Amino acid sequence: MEIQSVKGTRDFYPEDMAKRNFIADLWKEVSLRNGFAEFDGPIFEYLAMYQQKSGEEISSQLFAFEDRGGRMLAIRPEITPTLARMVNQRINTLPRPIKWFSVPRLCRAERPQKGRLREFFQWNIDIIGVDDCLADAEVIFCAVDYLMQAGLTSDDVVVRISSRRLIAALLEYFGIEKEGLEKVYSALDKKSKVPAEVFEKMLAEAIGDANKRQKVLELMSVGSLTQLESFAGEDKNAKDAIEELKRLFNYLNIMGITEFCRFDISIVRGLAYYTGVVFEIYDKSEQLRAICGGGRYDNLLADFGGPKISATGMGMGDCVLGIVLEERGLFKNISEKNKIEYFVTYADEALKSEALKMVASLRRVGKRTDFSYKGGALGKQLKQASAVNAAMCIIVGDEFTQKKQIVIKNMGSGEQSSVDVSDFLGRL
RNA sequence: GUGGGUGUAGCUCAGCUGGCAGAGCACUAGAUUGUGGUUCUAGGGGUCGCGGGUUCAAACCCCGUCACUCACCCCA
Repeated sequence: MEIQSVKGTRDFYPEDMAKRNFIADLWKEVSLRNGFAEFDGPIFEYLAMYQQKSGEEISSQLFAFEDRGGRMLAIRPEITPTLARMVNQRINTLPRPIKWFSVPRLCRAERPQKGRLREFFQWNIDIIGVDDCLADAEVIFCAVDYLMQAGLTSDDVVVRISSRRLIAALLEYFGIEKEGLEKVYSALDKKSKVPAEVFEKMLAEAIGDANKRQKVLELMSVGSLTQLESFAGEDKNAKDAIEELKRLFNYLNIMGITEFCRFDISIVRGLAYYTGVVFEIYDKSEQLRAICGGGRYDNLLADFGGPKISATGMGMGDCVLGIVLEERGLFKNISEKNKIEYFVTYADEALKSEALKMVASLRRVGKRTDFSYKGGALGKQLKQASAVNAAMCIIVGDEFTQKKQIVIKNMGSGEQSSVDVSDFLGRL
């Protein structure tokens, strides 16, 4: 039986690898220019680290295994716990704010579908130790900075922003019981994904009282921050949360990315550990799941046994992003980047050694250089040069024997000229 | 966990009412021993996912099974 690749994994042939690198190289470049430092951790950790935070549901989606020493381990499904562990270990010596990024390879044993695989890469950036929502603004800016750099515009993507703190305060203000909150959250999360009737039905199951339900329905139709204030009344928690969002949007405006950003009260982001501002970035076609998601999680370090220090961050996977970039035709110039600069050919077998010397010289000064093993007719060698998409060809032939010259041929334009070998090597 | 779709050459897919296994692209070689991409010619490459059944005869019909894929659930 032929061995095939495992479900939900990908093989990266050179042309696929070029796309993957296009995505990941840009992640790194944008992280660095936004002031983030790279870190990484092990690809597997103790299983318990992922279980303590999440429970059965999530551990069933882990690739877990036992090592020879009987330790229960798991391949990392996310890097945030590792980040928390690493930061906690050095919390007293790290200068703040801590701005770190990583591009980990992650595995989750979920059922694969469009934009979701079992093995993928995810860009993570986190800012630890800043309470101000300026940090949240910077995380959003960084994500948008990347998408713009990749060639996407506000016509292509939208950042939907809300606040867990705001929702929690308003629901409490409306008098909705704490026990029912989870159900309300998951109904809100569905709002933009299901028909209005279905949404209202879900809400009815979550909230018994018709008056309260009506208030929530009205709340969900709010499209701007200013409309919100009438709902908050004199409730201090709600007013504070609105104030924070206003400041966030002000920062986003100052940073010049307002056109990408929209307040959207239906964004609640799973139910995990978010405590404040939350956001998701979507492709405007609305056909795909989120490109990116993030928000504030102020209990993160404490949850992993550290001090209570605030944190905010986001994650962007390569699957949905790759689909978007492909659809928009934004994988540009990727075949140019690593292509052969010089392909050295020889017109006569007797000149093979001279050609090889030339190859070695070019490689030693850092030029991407190749040649034909088989040699043979010059035409064959040039054909091979075309096949590997070489930019220039060097022909070692009679000119070399007679005048110590080589022919340099531009494979794009077809133009060629003879130069002295010593001049050519001297210019490199 | 639930439901749909698809499995035929390396890739994308045709294949009629059951009758010799096909095309395009890609690959290799030649036309072409000092000039590539285009073109032309030739060639290699198949357990028709797998197992069983019906039939003189199955890629095709029936039963089972596996894989992949899309959607739901979930989504750190």
